Amino acid sequence: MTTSRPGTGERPPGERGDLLDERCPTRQLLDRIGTKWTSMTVKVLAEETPGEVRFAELRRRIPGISQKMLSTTLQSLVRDGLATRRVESTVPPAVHYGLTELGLSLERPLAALRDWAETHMPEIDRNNQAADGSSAD
Amino acid sequence: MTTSRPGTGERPPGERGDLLDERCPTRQLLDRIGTKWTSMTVKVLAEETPGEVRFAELRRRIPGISQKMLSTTLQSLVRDGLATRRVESTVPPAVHYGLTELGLSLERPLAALRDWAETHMPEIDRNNQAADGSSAD
DNA sequence: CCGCATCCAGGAGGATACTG
DNA sequence: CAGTATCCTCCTGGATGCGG
Repeated sequence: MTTSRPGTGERPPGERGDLLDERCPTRQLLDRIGTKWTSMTVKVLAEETPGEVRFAELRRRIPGISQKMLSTTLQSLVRDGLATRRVESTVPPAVHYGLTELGLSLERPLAALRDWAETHMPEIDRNNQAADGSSAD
Repeated sequence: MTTSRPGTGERPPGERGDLLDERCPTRQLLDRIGTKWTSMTVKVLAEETPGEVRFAELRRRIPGISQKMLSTTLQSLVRDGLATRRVESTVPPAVHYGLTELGLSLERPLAALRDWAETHMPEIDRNNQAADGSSAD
């Protein structure tokens, strides 16, 4: 595979007769940021913007990510034009990643979502526990 | 299965040695709104708020969704406290769904994301096509 | 009308090992 | 150090059919 990205279905144009909004931009965006590591990667890159972060440094700052997923995620971001990739062709190669303007602009609504999450997820957790307890007990 | 929700992994506590922050609120939120139908369902419900929408009506307004997924998605929303469920115990039962305050509050950052998507997804699409064309040709 | 149960395919993503 | 390839597992979610 040469052009596959993690969360994207590569939908061929005109396969359906009606437009189902699977093409709707929001769905496409969620297919991207909904993948497990994308939003966190964007966040870490955003923290260093306008600076850059090396591959290994990213790995360190995203606990639990594998090289494969970090690599795949970064490829998606670069391909989407959300991140930049700069290779230093030294003997042990050093690759630096950064956010583009586009990527940085995505960080804003993403931060709003994060903010909502931090404010309200505890309540959602409590709601779930309440739902658990009321049928069981 | 009794308590499964679409996008949630229901991670048993202590199955891993050291949990990474899969527990971080943003991840949990994205696990929810990242599921295929959640955001659209919230959107449709939000459009009718403070009114309610019946099950069949929701199905009609979310093209392509199956009853199973609509049912599952709604259960998640209700369980999370984002939506309400009201049953009219008539002979053919009628079930009405609505958004809670919490659900409505989520709609705002979600709308911001939608706005970003509609503005910038075309650019992302172009970036992808450019990436396709440059290695081929 | 509403929803659940079952079956099933496809894809995300983790572990590991190997290249430049 | 940075990345690729392979294998494998689990989960999402689509199709269908039954039950209240």
